[in-house]
Amino acid sequence: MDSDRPRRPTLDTVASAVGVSRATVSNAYNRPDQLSASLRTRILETARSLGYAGPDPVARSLATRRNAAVGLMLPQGLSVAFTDPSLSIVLDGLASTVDGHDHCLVLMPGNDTGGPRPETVSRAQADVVVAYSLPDSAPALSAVSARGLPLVVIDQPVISGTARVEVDDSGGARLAASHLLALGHSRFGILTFALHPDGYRGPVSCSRRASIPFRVSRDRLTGYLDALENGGVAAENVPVWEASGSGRELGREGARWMLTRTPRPSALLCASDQLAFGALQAARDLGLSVPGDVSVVGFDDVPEASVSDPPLTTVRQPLAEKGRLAGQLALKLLAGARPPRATRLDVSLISRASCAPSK
Amino acid sequence: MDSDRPRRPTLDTVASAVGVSRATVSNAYNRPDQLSASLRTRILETARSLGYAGPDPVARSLATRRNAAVGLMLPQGLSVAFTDPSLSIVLDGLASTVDGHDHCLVLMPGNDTGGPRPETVSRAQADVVVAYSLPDSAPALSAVSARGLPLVVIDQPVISGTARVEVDDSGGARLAASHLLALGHSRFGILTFALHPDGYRGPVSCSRRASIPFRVSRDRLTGYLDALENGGVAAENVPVWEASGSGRELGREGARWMLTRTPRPSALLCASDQLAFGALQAARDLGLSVPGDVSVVGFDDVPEASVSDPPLTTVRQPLAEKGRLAGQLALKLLAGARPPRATRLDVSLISRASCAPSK
DNA sequence: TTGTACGCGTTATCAA
DNA sequence: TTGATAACGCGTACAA
Repeated sequence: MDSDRPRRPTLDTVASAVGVSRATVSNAYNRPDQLSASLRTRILETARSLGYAGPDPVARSLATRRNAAVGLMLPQGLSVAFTDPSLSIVLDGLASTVDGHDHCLVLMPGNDTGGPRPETVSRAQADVVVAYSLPDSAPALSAVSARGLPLVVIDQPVISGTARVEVDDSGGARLAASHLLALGHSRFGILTFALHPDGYRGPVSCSRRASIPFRVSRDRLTGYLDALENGGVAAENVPVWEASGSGRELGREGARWMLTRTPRPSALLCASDQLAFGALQAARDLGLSVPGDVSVVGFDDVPEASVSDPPLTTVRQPLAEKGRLAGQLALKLLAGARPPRATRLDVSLISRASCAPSK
Repeated sequence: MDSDRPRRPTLDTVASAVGVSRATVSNAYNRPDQLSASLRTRILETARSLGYAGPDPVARSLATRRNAAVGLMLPQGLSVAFTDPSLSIVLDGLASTVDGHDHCLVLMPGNDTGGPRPETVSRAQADVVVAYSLPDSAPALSAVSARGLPLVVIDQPVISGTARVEVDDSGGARLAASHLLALGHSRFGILTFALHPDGYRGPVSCSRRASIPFRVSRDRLTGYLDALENGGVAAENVPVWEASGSGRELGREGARWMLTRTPRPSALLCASDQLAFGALQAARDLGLSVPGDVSVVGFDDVPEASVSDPPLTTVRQPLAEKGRLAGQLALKLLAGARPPRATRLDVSLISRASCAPSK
């Protein structure tokens, strides 16, 4: 018999040490009013002396079916959450809403398929899950619904039975493109972040434009091209560069390609401010002036957009609000509410110094 | 009997539907090699048709004693993680190390006591916990060790049995103060973030300086004052403003107070770059020139420090490295290693344009 | 206060 | 090989 190895103490250990039942020890921790103060003290002291740290969280979750945690599914690795400025703002909004409810936030890393692996989802301990901009029909999404967890999606198409927060991305893109058209531009370039979750960076072929799984990329690209078509610019003549993410360096790389083409575009439509900042850098690298030689429009309106050189004309979307709303929805679902109708947030064009009339 | 309510299917449900034992169904999910392919297929199909989403994560964790999650204890609400630039960089480093190991990151919110509540900790489902700059002897820390979870501390004093990453904060502070002394300054002001986790903002009394629970604040403040004393400046004559956090607005507020005193300090020592940026703003507000009228030194060297107006002289600490190291330690502890010796990271002074010789 | 059924799997060990 | 048996993990909650 090796029953003398030092096993972790459990409720039972404490119960038999004190000479009461397991239920009473449980009550000592969870319902102080169910037993006398003196017994409770005796129990807690015995527990301490035995090195018992209180009810095991996992066992407790198993019994209560609650985890006191909000899950968040990311489209990429964990670090995007802390790296991408616009995502951080959304998450700040989400976090400040969830804060004060004593819930943890469980970040679920995505991988190169554009979201967490289904296995990651099935292991994650959360009571409600928020999905941020995953590709349509990501396996992670079905994994959540298979588990029957309430789901809030941000920047995704309608998924039945889930709450949803969305922004008018195609409207925003049209705003940006129309602005440039109104300034007389006719040679455009489009810089977008990932259309497909395969890590590709480079010029976008027609076939690649066909079925784009990321709703945001799809809507922005479509919005740009629609507006340009309406303005008399044939979509097939507009070069599109796909960056694998939304980083500044990626934008710089794409813009360099764009700005060294012949003919050189006089206006760059960028799907995010980060890409646009990279484009500003690329222009500097090439000795081009913005907006003298090329106009640049971003998307998001992160704080830096107002202080960049030059300040960036961009499409403002209410990032913090988006996160707050998602947080509120998550809390509602947590409380058992049915998913309400989707809220659509508005966007607007913020005109700054990075655009000028075409010469 | 109300046994006809639709309970969620479990392993047993599937097992009896297929006519095998629970163990076999479990094997179908976890050890495909333990049963024939055909039986496995049959099991998985039955499971699907019953709406069974696979083994319950909580029950599985209970049985395996593993959660596939890394916990992170924050000194404040969840949103600091996405809001504070220097913290975000640390977390990026941490996250990129943990990424690829299929672990979730569980963010545990702190409250106004300077860390997560012990209850939050005892409920959190994680296999290892990282603590970021909590006050000494925070209840959350004992809660972790009570649970017997491996712990990595960042920016904290020695805690026996835990792995640790630290930076030479007092050395960095001395560097900053010596630099200003060397420039001939003699009237100083110190701007620090929270010394105590009570939300106080304002001038710091002597008693408040006595026992400071935040190691980082304590070491930086001590470092500043030590160096000043060595330079012949009496510590008791140096005004200290405590901001409740590290935000820019908080720095602006403190610097305004500092710069409207008589005599006005000619040099401001700021415990973070964010506070320093606020100080730059306060100087602008008051029509003072930096470094003409007042010199400002920060701490951290976040990216913005090199592009602020004026570029900020600051103490560089390896933020990303700090996070990466913490991540590596967490992974090691996860693998069962003993906590290695603490690693101490070096700091250096980055001299930019925000300091000038005293007139 | 307590007895006890229940929550849901995992993983030896054993038998065919 | 293939699959089954049964002990174990640790609490919660309700009826008595």
